[in-house]
Amino acid sequence: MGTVGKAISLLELFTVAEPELGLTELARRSGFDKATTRRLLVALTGHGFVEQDAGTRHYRLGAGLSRLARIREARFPFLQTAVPLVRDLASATAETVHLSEFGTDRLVTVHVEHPAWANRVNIDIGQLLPLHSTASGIAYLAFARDEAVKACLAGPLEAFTAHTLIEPAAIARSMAEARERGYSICDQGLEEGVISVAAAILSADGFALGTIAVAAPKARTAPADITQRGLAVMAAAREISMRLNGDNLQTLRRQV
Amino acid sequence: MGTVGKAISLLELFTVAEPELGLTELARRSGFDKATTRRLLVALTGHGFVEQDAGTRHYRLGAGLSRLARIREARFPFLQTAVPLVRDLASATAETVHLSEFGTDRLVTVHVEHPAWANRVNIDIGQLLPLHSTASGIAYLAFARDEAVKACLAGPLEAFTAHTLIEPAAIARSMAEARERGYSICDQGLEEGVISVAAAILSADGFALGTIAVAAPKARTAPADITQRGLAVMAAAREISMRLNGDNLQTLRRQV
DNA sequence: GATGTCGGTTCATTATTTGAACCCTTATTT
DNA sequence: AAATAAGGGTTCAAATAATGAACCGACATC
Repeated sequence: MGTVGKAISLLELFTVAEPELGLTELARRSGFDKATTRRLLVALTGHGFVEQDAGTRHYRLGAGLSRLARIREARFPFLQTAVPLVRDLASATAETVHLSEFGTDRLVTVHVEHPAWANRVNIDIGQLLPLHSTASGIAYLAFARDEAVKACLAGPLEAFTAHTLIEPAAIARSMAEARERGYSICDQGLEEGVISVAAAILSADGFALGTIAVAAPKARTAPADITQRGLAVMAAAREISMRLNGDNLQTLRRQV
Repeated sequence: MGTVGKAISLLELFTVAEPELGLTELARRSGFDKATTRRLLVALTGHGFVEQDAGTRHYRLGAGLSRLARIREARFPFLQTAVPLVRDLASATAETVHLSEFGTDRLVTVHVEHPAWANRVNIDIGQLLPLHSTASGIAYLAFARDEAVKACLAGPLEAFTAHTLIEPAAIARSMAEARERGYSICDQGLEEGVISVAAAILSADGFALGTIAVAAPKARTAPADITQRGLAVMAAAREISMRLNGDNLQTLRRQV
């Protein structure tokens, strides 16, 4: 791995659950030497990608990242556009609704609305979702470029639960159904007891750029609920796509 | 400069005005060799910090940045907290209101609300503000750590207009007035014809972490307007600080 | 069909990164 | 109160990765 990759993988050690980490901890988790880790942190700090707490000397992600993310947002107003619709969908369904954007090889959770239920599906901002074992992933693949689909199906497909589909053919079938239906369904593919529906958000070229999904405990989900949530998530995804692309969205229907 | 710094300075070439750049252009602006530029871009792309447009082959900032920025936001909910109050202030004053966060050695503009006027002060998200020649900068310095103040006054102080204060003593006086008054005033320090007021947003330790400011054309600004905007911006900053710190804000008054 | 531009690649040279060992400070333990 | 452990930070010869001039192919322009 190049130096740049190492620096970035340091940044990727920070999570919502652990937003501040010490030097030794970062070195341990990254597998880099302490001296290397520190040199990278100093470089990152110098550009505002990392900040150091004056008191604890621990490190955390810096304001420079917010700056760049905002510049990106100005070009791709994905969040601004989508968040209000995510909120609407959350109050309509009274379940967890999450919004994801594709990055590198997985979906990145960029916004979440949780319901008031104590028993709910909990998802963190920044959480990464595999493509083959989530409703969002299937919805994404259903409208992804061929290369992305191939890359996903060619890679090793982890079985997170007994229900996870790991045969390429089964996944392709799931994708085809999602395309036909307009939304994907994933029954406990990533975690036991969780059932989700999702729909793809399309960019102007007709390919998916992200997804919106409703995740709920299976215990309180009847078949009728799935249909209802599916139609709602599909409508929300369509509305977001429209707003992003100025209503001139090409509906894309590709063969498998 | 280390490789990491080079990679980051590539990212910093992207702006709201030019969110997509080609390889040759990036090489030219960064001053790096084309091969080097490309190697850095490939490394950045591999981690989602940069994306390449499939059609034009131009590069732009990637979703990985949004992910990390959101993780940071979860710890420091600066934007979420402040944006509603920025909006309120914008409609109350009918002038440009901008929110900044400190990063490295300058203030980073993280949110802006523009009024409907054709003649208005225009500020872009991501724009960097010098400390010594802006209302925001003075407001920040008035409540910054001594080291930050020293570092600022020690560095070279650029005179952007004939009105820019560049003597450390004059800047210190300006800071002291801002501390006393509760808000800073900057009369054409960065650009002719623009007058701004700003107030610092404080973190729990009593030091500034960012600022909120109102910027307006001097032509339609009477002395009474300055006072009115100043009081409004001060109230907004105080409210944001309170919300960020759970109402237990220590009011800090330091001597110069 | 000659010329310029742009994205991308190669490989010998060169400069940066690496990491074991070290120091310093701050708890915690004995 | 001394001993021990653990974390942050530093050093410098050895190892490794970055560099850039030259090059290729594709496309557009003249």
